[in-house]
Parts: sequence; C-alpha cells; structure tokens
Amino acid sequence: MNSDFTLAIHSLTYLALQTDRMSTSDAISESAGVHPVRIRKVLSLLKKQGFIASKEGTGGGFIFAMDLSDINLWDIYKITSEGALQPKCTATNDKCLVGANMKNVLFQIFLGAEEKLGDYLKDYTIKDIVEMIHQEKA
Amino acid sequence: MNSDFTLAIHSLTYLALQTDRMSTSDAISESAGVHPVRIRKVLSLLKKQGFIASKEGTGGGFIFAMDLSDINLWDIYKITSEGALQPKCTATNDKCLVGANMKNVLFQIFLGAEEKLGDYLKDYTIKDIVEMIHQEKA
DNA sequence: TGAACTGTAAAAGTTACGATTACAGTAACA
DNA sequence: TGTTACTGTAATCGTAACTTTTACAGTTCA
Repeated sequence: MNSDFTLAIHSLTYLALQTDRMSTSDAISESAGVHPVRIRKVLSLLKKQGFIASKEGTGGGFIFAMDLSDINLWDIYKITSEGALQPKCTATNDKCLVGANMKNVLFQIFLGAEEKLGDYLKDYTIKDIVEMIHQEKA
Repeated sequence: MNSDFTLAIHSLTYLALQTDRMSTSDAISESAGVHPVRIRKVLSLLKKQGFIASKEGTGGGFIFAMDLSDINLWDIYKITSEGALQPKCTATNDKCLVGANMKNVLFQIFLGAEEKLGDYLKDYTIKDIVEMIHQEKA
C-alpha cells in the first residue's frame, strides 16, 4: 500500500486536533516521522480537493477546510493511491492463451477488489479516526 | 500489490490448461514473461500447500494436485502476499497523540480491509479464472 | 553417463521510493 | 523595506525492494 495514503490520514488527523490554528509542515512531519517536503507534497493534493487550506509566509501552514465527518478514507485513497492495488504485470504473450489474456482478467478482478475496498473505507471518516486515536490512548 | 500473487495465479491457470501432463518452469516463465527461477520460487510455495505437485529430472515439471474449483484467489493471496496491504509506517512519536497511536489505529483498519478483500477473492476459483480467460479470447 | 529437470542460495542489476537540497514565491512584522 | 518564517515544486541523491542472472547441488530417465 502506498504510504502517501497513510501519510495523508496522519496529516489530516493531526490537523483535526488543531482546527483553531494553522499547523506547519515541520510540525506534522515531526509527528509522522518523515521529511517536511513530503508532507507538503501530499497536502498539496488534499488542498486541490478542498479538504484543507494553506497559507504561505510567517504564521502560515495548513488547516482543515471541511467538517471532519465529511472526509472519509475512500476520498483520501482515491486522491493518493487510486489504482495502487493493480499489479504491474505489463508483459503479454500472444503466443499463449494465458499469457495473452491474463492481464485483462486480472485487471477486472483488481478493479472489483478496489471497489470492495472502497465500500469498506467509506465507513471511516476523519472524525472516526480521531475517536479511535483517543480510544487507543486510553 | 505483490506480483508474486499474480504470478501464482498465472502459473496455476497455465497448469489448469494442462492437467494431463507436467509443465516446466521454462514454459510457464515464457508465458508469464519472467525468469524461470522466479516461477520455481513461487511454485515451491504452492507446492508446500499441496496445490500442485512437482517432479525433478527429465520429463519433470509441475502439475495440478487438486480440483480446479478447490483453489480460490484468497488461498493464493494468503500464501504469497498476506499482510501486503499493511503500510510500513514504522515510526511512532510518543510526544504526539497522533504520532504515538496512529500506527495501531491504521493497523486495525488495514486488518479489516484485508478481511474484506478476502471475502471478495474467495469468490474466484482457478476454474473461474480459466473460464474468464476463455471468454476474454472470444 | 549425460541430458533435462527442480530446488535454492547468492550476486548483480534495476526500479521505485523517500530524503535531501535548492530555490522561487508569499506573508507578517519589525 | 528587509528579514524571518512559511508554502510550493523541481531536481538530485541514497537506499531499500524487487528481478534477473548465475551457480550449483540433487533427481530422474534414457
């Protein structure tokens, strides 16, 4: 699984606990244990979707732009990792019934798998994640 | 997604079309477009599960050892790729509520996701894949 | 005995991923 | 207005993961 997905969840959860002020990529990166540039890269995707807002310059940073329960993990997955389940098997061999058609068959199967994954991920909103984090602490 | 998974499906489907005789790793590797050693490596896992049998020496190779409809994609996934959905986020940051607990929360979520994936993959047997390959050709 | 296989380990090559560096642009504030 | 603190983004570099390749021991059959 693409780690951009979990990094986006992490960042959004972080922001969810600070909805009254902006958080810098430095602060988030420290929480997530990755480089700040990666945070900015991932968050720029979320910004394009309107999930968060950002502000440059002194006192700038990132902040939530929607209600916590209006963003679910499937939304995030689609932005950061859509198609990640698909295998890369590029090779086809036209001389062989299997080699020639396996690629398309697998594509269909993984498409269905991603759909099922979507149904599951839709049930988790950022608000849910925040609650789970709190329960985990207790 | 781990390509061992698709390689195993490919190999088993190949064998499914030749249940009356043995197939060599060379033949399968040509169909799948990978190196024969990889085929042998993946198939050795399937052999341990009793899905296939193998025979060394002249005229040897691999052959199906079960009914085609007794092996489904979830069985294969478990052997080749279990836990592949889990992200690698190793870092935890005890100074931060999110950083400290996100790992466990995500672990639970991905565990559930893999279970859902399992429910989906269980519906596809090798026999189904063979049929899909034939339909694809037509 | 030699040819055709599997079974494995180890080395070498390649690709994908993430960190790092660099720098342009923007905003606040002294 | 100039310095500091940020985002935004591209490019380079290092490293880990994945594949191929090589190598060779073991097995089977003719």
